[in-house]
Amino acid sequence: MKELEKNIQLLLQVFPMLTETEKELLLHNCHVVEFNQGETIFKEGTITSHIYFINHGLIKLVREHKNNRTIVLDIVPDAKFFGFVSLLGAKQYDVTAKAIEQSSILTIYFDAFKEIMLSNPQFTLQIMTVLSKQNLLIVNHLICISQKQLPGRVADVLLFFYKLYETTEFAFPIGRRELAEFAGTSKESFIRTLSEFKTDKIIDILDSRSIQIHSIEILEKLSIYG
Amino acid sequence: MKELEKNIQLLLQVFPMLTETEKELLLHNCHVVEFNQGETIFKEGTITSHIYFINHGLIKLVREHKNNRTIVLDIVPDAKFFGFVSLLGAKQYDVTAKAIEQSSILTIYFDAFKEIMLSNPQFTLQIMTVLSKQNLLIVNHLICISQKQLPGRVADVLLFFYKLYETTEFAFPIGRRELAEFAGTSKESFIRTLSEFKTDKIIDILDSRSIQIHSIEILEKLSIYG
DNA sequence: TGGCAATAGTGATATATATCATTGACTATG
DNA sequence: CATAGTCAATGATATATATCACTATTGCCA
Repeated sequence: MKELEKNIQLLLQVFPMLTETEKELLLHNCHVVEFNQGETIFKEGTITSHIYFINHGLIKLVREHKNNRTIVLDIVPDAKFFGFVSLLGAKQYDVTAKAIEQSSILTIYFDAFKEIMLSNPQFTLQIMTVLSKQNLLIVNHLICISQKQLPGRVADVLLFFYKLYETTEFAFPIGRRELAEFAGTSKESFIRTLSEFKTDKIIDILDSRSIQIHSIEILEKLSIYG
Repeated sequence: MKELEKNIQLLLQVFPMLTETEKELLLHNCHVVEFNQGETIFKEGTITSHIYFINHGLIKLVREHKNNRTIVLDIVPDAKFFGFVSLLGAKQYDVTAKAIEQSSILTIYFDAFKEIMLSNPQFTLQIMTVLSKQNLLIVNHLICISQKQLPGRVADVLLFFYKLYETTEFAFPIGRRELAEFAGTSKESFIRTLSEFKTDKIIDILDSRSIQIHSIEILEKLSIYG
């Protein structure tokens, strides 16, 4: 239990308005689960029961389609929630969640969560805010995919990781195929656009995993007008 | 005030759990506004202040892009809310809302709404549910646009109106350009696909506004495998 | 009623992106 | 160490859809 208490610290920091009783309730309805790289956390269509909080790691939310096209909706880092995209709106998860890196995930019974929501309006309001922000990100990302051309979409993917890592030189946590799925395109097209960016001196490809961004400004212009 | 009270009836039916005091509060923070066909209700980028409830009419939520592509995210009928897509997650509306038909809209100060949310958890939970469902619809629609080919997307648009009007013979409330924006394509491509559906006897085009669907099953197959 | 503006429809062409095929580089494993 | 297997990269080609140009139709208002 001591170990769990340590693991729940990050979660409690996010919700300073919880009473001691509510904290206890959370504590008793949490489990820490380790997921290896690539492992599925939950699958689309499964009955919803938990919400998830990332203690440490990186996960992706994906949607697969019959014509075996996969689209990466969002990539979620440390100290963020996932899994209630649809928790109140549907009985089943509407997306699949997979660990990108080895991840330590706090799983919380939704019933306990709901109990706190019924007793603590401030908590609920914050949850609603978190939920809205996340949805906004996903909607914006999807709109990006459906109305921008490739250079704009690839620029958006690069800017996403720039903001995530807060540095212009970083290593992608995922391969080209998944990057392409995040940009809503094919592996080859993504690679080609990335190569063009290199030719145009917007970025440098250090090795297949790492890149250095030379001009955030150009990427942002591409993102806006692409 | 009698008139307003009449107009608010529909809203109160949606929330049976409100106390008399809360009903009063809502009543004092509502206004009924009439919008003509095509009129803008709020624009993307405007500071948020109200949420909206449709007493009567039909509205659309759109997102415009610099490269003058417009995408219709959702079409919302009677007795539904709109405007809190981003209300808690952002300071500004992230979409533009326009009336498709002459519409009678109840505008509610968000502050009053929030006050009730803080005092009535059941109300909040219902709001969250409504919000989640709406977001799910929009996300699904956008995923549809970004991973299906045209026939599947056009089929989805037709199925949308089939479900809205609950009949296989109906008149579109919007023209071809807007239908295309709803399917995430160009006017010409939409028209062409619609013509193909006619050739394939899946639908009949009665006049430019009205169609009759002959096979919902085929449309659903197109939607799934398109 | 006539004429103008908006909308629907269709063909020809352009273009962005997907798909297929191949090669080269790196990685893991017996 | 060799070999198979995965992943990145690039060229050639195919294809879906956008765009352009034009005509037909409808509706609207003076």
